[in-house]
Amino acid sequence: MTEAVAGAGNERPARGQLRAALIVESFALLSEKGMAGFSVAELARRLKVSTAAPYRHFRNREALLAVVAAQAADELTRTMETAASAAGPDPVDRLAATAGAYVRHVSDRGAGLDVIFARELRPLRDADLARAGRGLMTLLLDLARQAGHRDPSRALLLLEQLFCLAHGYITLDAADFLTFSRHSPEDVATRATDAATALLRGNAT
Amino acid sequence: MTEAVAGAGNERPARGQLRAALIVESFALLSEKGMAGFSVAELARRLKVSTAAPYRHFRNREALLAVVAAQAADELTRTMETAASAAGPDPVDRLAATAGAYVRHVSDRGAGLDVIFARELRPLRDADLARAGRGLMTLLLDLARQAGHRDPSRALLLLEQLFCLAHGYITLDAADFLTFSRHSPEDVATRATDAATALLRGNAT
DNA sequence: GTCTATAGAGCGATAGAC
DNA sequence: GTCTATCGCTCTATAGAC
Repeated sequence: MTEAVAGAGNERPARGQLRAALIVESFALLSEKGMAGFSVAELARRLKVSTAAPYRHFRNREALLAVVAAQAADELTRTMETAASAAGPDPVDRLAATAGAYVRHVSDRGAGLDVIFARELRPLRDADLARAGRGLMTLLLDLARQAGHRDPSRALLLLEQLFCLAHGYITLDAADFLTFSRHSPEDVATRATDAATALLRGNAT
Repeated sequence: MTEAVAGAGNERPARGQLRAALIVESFALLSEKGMAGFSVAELARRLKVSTAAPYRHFRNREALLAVVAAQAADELTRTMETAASAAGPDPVDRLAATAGAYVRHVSDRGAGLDVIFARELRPLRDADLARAGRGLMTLLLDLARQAGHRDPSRALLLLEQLFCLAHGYITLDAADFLTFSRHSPEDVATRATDAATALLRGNAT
């Protein structure tokens, strides 16, 4: 259904659909080039519109990225909720599954914590992005609490460990560091989940 | 002694010293802007030479970065050797200290595994960079072996976990994600070391 | 709402003077 | 070995036509 907006082969979007198409295609571009390599001009080229067209819908590059980041946070929250539910009743399994789901989701969609909490989007003080970011953190803190970390600052430290681990897998995979033993994106997610499980086990004792 | 080459306040380097000064200053620039934000023009500006001058010493941007990356790998190897020695006889402590030293070193120097094994430097097939990268991996595999992981492919997986964790701390710290509880760079290194210890503990059982 | 055209900036890299 | 000057490219963003 996203194809109805953006087109599988990047057909030019129907009139009035450019705003939505820009957001859809932004994820693909982020996934390929990362945040630093993201450009509005490239985005316009892919959608076969002029470089001026995007600026009818977003004040500037940052405003577009803020909308994308907010949507990324919402998506991520839903994906992790689902993964936690599917992982069964053990709260440690649920947390580990969340970390694995993070890796899978970000390697797929290209926008993770680095985009959602990006330094360069902070000055915007975008209300929707702030809301989405808080929603994500709330879910994570809740999962950590259920895993027995009732002290919030302890829970935060555990989450920090867990998501530094998961994010490291994404970053070093993108940098081709994991090429040694890498077979598929799914493979990386599996290894990240295993690592998360070990990390949680080590914190329990 | 590096100041003798680059100058504390970025004085223009003495004639014949530009090549060395370019390498020194590259670390500072990488540390501030990261690999994507690194530019030869900016480097020249900081050293108060023309934008053409660096190209007398390096064929292009990538050739310069390859030399920097090779030196970064050598430095990192030495730093980690030292940290492992200082950590005492327990091989698990030694590995954890290595991860912490990685975080400390990279947050200081700006060039970690992402630079050393960067995708964009791979096509160069630079012999010195390859040597330095192998040296780094050899040290790490050796430390993993001493920690009881005699199967090389098992050892590789453990190292992968450990350095994805450490690198995640660097990346998310750079993205300002750790701002919540962050006090100093040293603080981040300490937390990374704690996380590494937990991860190793979880792998032991 | 989209286009063409353009201003203005930064970068990589080269030519030729000194 | 360093300079000035310049080319060609990409990017962000705006003005004005349609």
